[in-house]
Amino acid sequence: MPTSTVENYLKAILSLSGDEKSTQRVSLGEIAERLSVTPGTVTTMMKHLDAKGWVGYEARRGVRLTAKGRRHASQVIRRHRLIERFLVDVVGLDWAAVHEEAEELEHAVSDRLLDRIDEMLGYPDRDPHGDPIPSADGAITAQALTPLADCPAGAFTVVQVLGDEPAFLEWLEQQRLRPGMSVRVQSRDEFAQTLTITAGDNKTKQAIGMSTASRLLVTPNE
Amino acid sequence: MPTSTVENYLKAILSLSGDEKSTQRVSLGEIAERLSVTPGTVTTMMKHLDAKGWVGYEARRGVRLTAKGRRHASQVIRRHRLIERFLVDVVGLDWAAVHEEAEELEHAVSDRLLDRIDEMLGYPDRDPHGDPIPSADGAITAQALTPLADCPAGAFTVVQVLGDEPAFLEWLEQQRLRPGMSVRVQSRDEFAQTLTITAGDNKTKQAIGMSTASRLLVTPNE
DNA sequence: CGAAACACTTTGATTAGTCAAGAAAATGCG
DNA sequence: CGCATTTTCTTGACTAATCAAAGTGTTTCG
Repeated sequence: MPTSTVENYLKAILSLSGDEKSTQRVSLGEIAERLSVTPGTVTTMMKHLDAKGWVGYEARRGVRLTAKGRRHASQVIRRHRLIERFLVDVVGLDWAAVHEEAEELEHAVSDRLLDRIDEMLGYPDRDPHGDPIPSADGAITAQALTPLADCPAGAFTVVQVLGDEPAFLEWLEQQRLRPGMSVRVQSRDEFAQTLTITAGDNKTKQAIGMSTASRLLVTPNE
Repeated sequence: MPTSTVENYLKAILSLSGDEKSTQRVSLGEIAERLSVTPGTVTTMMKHLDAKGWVGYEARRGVRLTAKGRRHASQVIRRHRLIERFLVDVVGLDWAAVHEEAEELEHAVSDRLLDRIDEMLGYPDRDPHGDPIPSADGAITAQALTPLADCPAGAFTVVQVLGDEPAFLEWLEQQRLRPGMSVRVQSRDEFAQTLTITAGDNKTKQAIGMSTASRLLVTPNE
């Protein structure tokens, strides 16, 4: 049984190696940055994870998850996302505040409880931010989405939001850009690097910057 | 912020010092026994808790909780019991299995989430085993209950059950002796040390031993 | 090429929690 | 009362996780 510290390292490595597919090497510096620990701490931990068979580590060349490590990391992410979904749908907490809570709970919930939660929720496939929930065996099946920033004029539905800073999420909520809401691209201005949109049932147009628009992943309506 | 290990020590000390009232001294041996650690470990920890102001420790004379320690221990018990109530009432887990789960979760749930849970449940004052839930300020208000073993013939309602071994709880469930169910004492046999009762809506009489009957706390009906 | 900059590793130390085993009180039995 | 048993305490050692600071290998670029 890995400790919750180890689980956090695995999770960080998975998300830094491009989430799904690739057995991409991850540099220790990135891990240190992500977890706010010193590089030396990461070196020590990577040797340990290597010895335990969670990752493959080559000095000064980074780490990559082993199959075992990847599987376990996916489980942790599954827990995290199901818990977020539960806290929003069942408990009624604010979706912007739920990330931190799940960060703790993901290490404390038993498999029995997790299965029950999954069942109560009707086996959802995305969390409240639209991130896909890995299946029990660790596989992630997610349809391809387009950043709003790359979309032509037309009607779309927000599926996923990148980032979990509460303030940003609150703002999205206010703008009616939560996952599940629809958004219409009125026009694009390549020079100003903005999009003009109407969101949800709003009539009033608003401009959003390309960098923000690239954090909203959508599918075309119909 | 105490660690979860410290919280477990505080909880153990509170429950060993006679739960409410008394500033009774607790011997380190009892604590070691309760937590399945060696006496030496407890000694070390008690010095630490004393230094932090959670308990008063006198060598070879045991410890007693300070006001601060007692308050904090009550909070932890509050968490534990509210979580149990939540897991049974909202999530639908089996009341016999819920203790262990809560044992982990009590250290991971934020105050915000706990308040929300309390609200969802309608501010309950007992957990699924009938143990009183301390209020947010740590006070425990519980009416006096009588062990079934001390009751004359008549009708009663089970309020609280002493013990948390799943097998015992399953058995109670089966016998319809869960908290909230009513039970009728038909007769007592002092020599055999048994009671003859009918439980819940059952018609058939059954005998239970005094020692078991003393683990069922009841109030008279009406 | 070689020196500086950067990224990573090593070393030595710290804190929290724990155990095993031996020492010292306290208790209890004859 | 006095020795044996039990209980409690002390000591030394270990694991997990971490940091600071010094050291080493790589890359880059003037």
